[in-house]
Amino acid sequence: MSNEALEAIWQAVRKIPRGHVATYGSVARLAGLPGRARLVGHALKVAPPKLRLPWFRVVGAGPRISFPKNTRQHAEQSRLLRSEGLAVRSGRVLRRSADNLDELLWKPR
DNA sequence: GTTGTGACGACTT
DNA sequence: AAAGTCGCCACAA
Repeated sequence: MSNEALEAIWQAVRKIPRGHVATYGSVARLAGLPGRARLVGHALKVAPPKLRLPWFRVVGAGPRISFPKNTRQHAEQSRLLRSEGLAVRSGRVLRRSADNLDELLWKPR
């Protein structure tokens, strides 16, 4: 895997606004790597902590938290998302109404 | 080279 | 709703 791909992904994650979330797939597309959602997961896993990436704003399609329930990371991600005002219930990031999804899910252009 | 395992996702049972 | 299946691919063994 090229280092550019990893950095493109880290850069994309850095752009997710507070109070919003993006899916692995959308981050991959934004990084110019369509269809490579799994690589995004890998990129976050190996990201230097020094970068301080808002990793918790990246969720699975759903939008759901990708960590298994009852894991430390799942709880941690829920906590961080809630700290930014998002509602999380049983691993799902809630939206208030149909049109609220656009506010919730960050849309790159 | 092959296999199994993922911080995935779209689709089909 | 929940569980499979398959496509995607990086990585370790």
